[in-house]
Amino acid sequence: MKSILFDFISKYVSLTEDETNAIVSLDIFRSVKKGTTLLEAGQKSKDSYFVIKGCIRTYYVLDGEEKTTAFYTEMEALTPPCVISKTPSEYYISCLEDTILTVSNSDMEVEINSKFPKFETLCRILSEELLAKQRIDFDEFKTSSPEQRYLNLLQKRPDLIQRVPQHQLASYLGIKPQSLSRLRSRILEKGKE
Amino acid sequence: MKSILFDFISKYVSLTEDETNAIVSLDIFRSVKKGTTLLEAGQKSKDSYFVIKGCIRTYYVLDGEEKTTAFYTEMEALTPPCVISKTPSEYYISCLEDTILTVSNSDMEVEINSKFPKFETLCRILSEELLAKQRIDFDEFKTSSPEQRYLNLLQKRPDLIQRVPQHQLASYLGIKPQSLSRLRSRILEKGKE
DNA sequence: TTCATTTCTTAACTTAAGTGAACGAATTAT
DNA sequence: ATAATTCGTTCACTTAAGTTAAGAAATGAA
Repeated sequence: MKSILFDFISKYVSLTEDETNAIVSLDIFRSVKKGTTLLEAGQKSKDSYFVIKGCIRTYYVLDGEEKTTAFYTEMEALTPPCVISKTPSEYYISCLEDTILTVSNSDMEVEINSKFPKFETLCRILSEELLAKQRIDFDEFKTSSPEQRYLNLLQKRPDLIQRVPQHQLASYLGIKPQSLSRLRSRILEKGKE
Repeated sequence: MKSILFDFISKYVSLTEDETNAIVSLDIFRSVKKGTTLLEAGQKSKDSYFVIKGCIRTYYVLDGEEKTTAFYTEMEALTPPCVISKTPSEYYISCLEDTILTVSNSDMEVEINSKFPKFETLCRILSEELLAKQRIDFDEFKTSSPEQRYLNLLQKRPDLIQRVPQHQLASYLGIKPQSLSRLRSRILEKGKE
């Protein structure tokens, strides 16, 4: 199980035994039940997450309505904006499934970064890469219609459509659940002809 | 003029004289005319930009249509995704105004990062911060209507509405120029009542 | 197992964005 | 200075998303 984390890291930098042990000794692995809330809106937090197995989602509550903006699954990392800005969180994080993840806090990171420069390099590369990926996702979102976004998701993350409830998928696509339902039957109709 | 860059950097890390000189000696300052294309779709590039004065925009050409996805103005940094992924660029970058900026390439960065660990720290902090900011922008975009997005922009970046052509603003907001025009007059009508 | 709640779909209606076209205004090129 | 584009607005029409409501299906709790 821990090997998933180290396989992931090894794609970016190669760690010495000392460095690997330093990370293991931090004792960051957690197992959380479906439905668990990891972060509440209004709370302050210093915790970052890396999903080993399972799925977590981030959502806002606006006008009493849940707006899901992201899902994180196997091998995906999340540092909530509130950790960076040091202000109370604007959103919630909760577990969609029973999930195994790592939880690391920013104090820990400062310490290990100063001890092991290679770890700082890892963090830099990771956030640069995530920034570029997210930029492309944002651009695709802006330049396409809800229907195109859905078809795109079907291509790129078919697993999400299986494991995530429709109404959460809908707000992830920037529309209402009814619209997603309609859009799906529209696509089906087209496929028949 | 160079002080703008160092004022910016000093918000994140404090540089020694040696470190400052190392950056100055890279000779990264450029002055570019309005209309200049900095990067073409299909091209490979290793260049990152930091805007000192002026404005640059990124845009795609899809079905023969320009889709503007971002503007970078004073004190904003841009590393195109193609620099990270090492693949040909999906988009164009061009200057909306006469612009002064820095151009640094990734080979340079690798070198200076290994010489001055503090510089790597700067890069890490910057990309973590940008990642968080962009996440919030993306979330706001997803959870709001075109009209809300426009009003939001009016609050947060009123300068853009002045300096950027309407049709470029429109695709930045994810809509057509005609819709932006209509939406604006709708808002004006509401304001009268 | 049953009851309650949540989720998904469908439908009718409203609202707003997309489309194609026209026209004046502004900008750019010659 | 003049001609040629490009840009912004308006309009009529089309298409799709938002809204409200109702009912069926699935899920979870007692």
